[in-house]
Amino acid sequence: MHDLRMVREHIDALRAGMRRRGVLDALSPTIDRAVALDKARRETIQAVEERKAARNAVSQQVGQRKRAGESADDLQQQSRLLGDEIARLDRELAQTEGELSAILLELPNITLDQVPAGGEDKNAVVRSWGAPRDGARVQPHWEIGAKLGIIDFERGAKISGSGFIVFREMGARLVRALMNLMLDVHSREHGYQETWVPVVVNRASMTGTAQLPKFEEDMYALRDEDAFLIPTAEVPLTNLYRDEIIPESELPKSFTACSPCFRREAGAAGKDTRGLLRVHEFDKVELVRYVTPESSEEQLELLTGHAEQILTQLDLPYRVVRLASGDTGFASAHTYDLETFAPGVGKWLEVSSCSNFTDFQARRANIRYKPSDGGKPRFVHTLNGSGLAFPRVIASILEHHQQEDGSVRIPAALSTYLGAERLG
RNA sequence: GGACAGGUGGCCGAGUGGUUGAAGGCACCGGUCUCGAAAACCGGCAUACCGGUGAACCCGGUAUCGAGAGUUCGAAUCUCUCCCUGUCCGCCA
Repeated sequence: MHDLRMVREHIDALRAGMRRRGVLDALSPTIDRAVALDKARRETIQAVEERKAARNAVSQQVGQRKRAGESADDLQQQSRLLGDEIARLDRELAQTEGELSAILLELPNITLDQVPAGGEDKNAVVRSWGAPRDGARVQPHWEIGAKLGIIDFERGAKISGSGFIVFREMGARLVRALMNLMLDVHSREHGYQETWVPVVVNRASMTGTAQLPKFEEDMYALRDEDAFLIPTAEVPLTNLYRDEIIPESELPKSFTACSPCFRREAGAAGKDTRGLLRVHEFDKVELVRYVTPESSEEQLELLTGHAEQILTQLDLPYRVVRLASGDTGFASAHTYDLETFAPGVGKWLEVSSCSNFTDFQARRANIRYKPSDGGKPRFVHTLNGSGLAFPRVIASILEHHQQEDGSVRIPAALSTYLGAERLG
């Protein structure tokens, strides 16, 4: 969410930001409307506060008269009339503010200068590690997974629906091993506080991290309560400090959690649906950091490095992609995607998305810090990234580490946790 | 799920219709005192929004005592709904 001052004083910067995302044409009337609403809001506030001041003064006189044992009927009548006007203006104000805040909640964050302008084709690989292998003789992960008896797509679909996966035997153990490896690395080596969070969250939390109101159709909602299944542990971890003020001495604050993630993928029907590439429920280890505004960009580099570390340990080739403005998520100001190569399907798979949200989420969720110099509380910057998402990592392991005989080599860092050096 | 009891400023805690934005205490900041510290004493100490020339300081106003709605000339104080916390009972992995 943007500061209302952005609308009032830096409207050109706001427009420029929307233009760089390629959404200005669609949002221009909305922005104009916001400017008008802001003006109307201030006028109404002045009108209503003027009357409230008058009523307060009259009421005080009523009190004085009554204590003196005098009648105050005339004053009471005057106050009643003011009250009617106040009620009318208050309703008007509530409507204006409601519409204005709805607009503010639907405007995406402005990307930072280092983010290339343009669409997906302007995404830029900033570095890479390892070499993608030739996939000519590599079976796709859904074939090898079925042969090894570790992934059961059919029964997942039967018990839940398409896009829900049952892992069996060593597949199930693999999930558990990945969870333990990632949580151990991030908590012990990278200093994140290990956390276990609810996967059901309320509307305020979903709004705080900006899944709502714009993306409600992508969320699984509960039927009997105004609550949702999380699409990522980012939601509970970032809302941990919603409506709180953190002492600067505690920053940066960092958290990691493993959780299931639920995504309806409403707009992605038929895209990458094969195998493990796009599923409705998956597990993921998430990283979240609360940092000072001055440090958020260097903190993004740090966090991205932490996620990369897992790919290195899994011995999977990867590349780091800086997303162009048009491809950057709604709430993010700067995003690196981590992609690992899956030779069986011949594609780079996004296994992590590391973002600097600047103060966009902090403003929505009202997360501030108290500066050590005694200054007024300021909004923190929030960051998060996957470290990593399991299904695509599993796909990549099954394909990239696949041997000629159809067995799969398990990299050393993982075999300790899995208790096996190969599958099959 | 049922029955009680509660939710007041950073914390504790007064306050049941009218100078209460809110007593008192703690914490914190500044000062006096001291070689220094502690103690004592003096003073200060909420936030947001609107306006006063779109900075700072300052001034005026409005709002905020879990949230929302209502009664009233006037609500922290009365009524209703909801949320949360505690205790006991029931149920349950």
